[in-house]
Amino acid sequence: MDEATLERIFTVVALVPKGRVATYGQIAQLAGLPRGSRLVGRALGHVSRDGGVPWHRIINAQGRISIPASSPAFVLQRDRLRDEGVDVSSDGKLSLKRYQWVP
DNA sequence: ATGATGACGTGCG
DNA sequence: GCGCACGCCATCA
Repeated sequence: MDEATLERIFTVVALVPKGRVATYGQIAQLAGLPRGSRLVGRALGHVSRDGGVPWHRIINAQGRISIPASSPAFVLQRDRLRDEGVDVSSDGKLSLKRYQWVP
């Protein structure tokens, strides 16, 4: 995994506006990685600590938080989204229909 | 080198 | 809407 790729990923993630969300596949695509949805997840997970990157706005294509609900990171992401006005169910599900970012 | 694994996606039943 | 099987791609044991 080269730096340039990670760089593009974070750059795209940073473009997602507050109160909106984007899917891993969406980020991958905008970053020029057609089938790199997993890479995006990996990139975010590896960095996890904030570098000013709003990783909490990234969810899977099922409109669901992709972190096991048992994880503390899950709660963090859910709460942060709620703070931005996104209605997230306790199990981490939300309406892409209403919140997905449209470039 | 090989098979298992995971912050994913799509198609089907 | 849910669970499952498969396809994808980089790591890791």
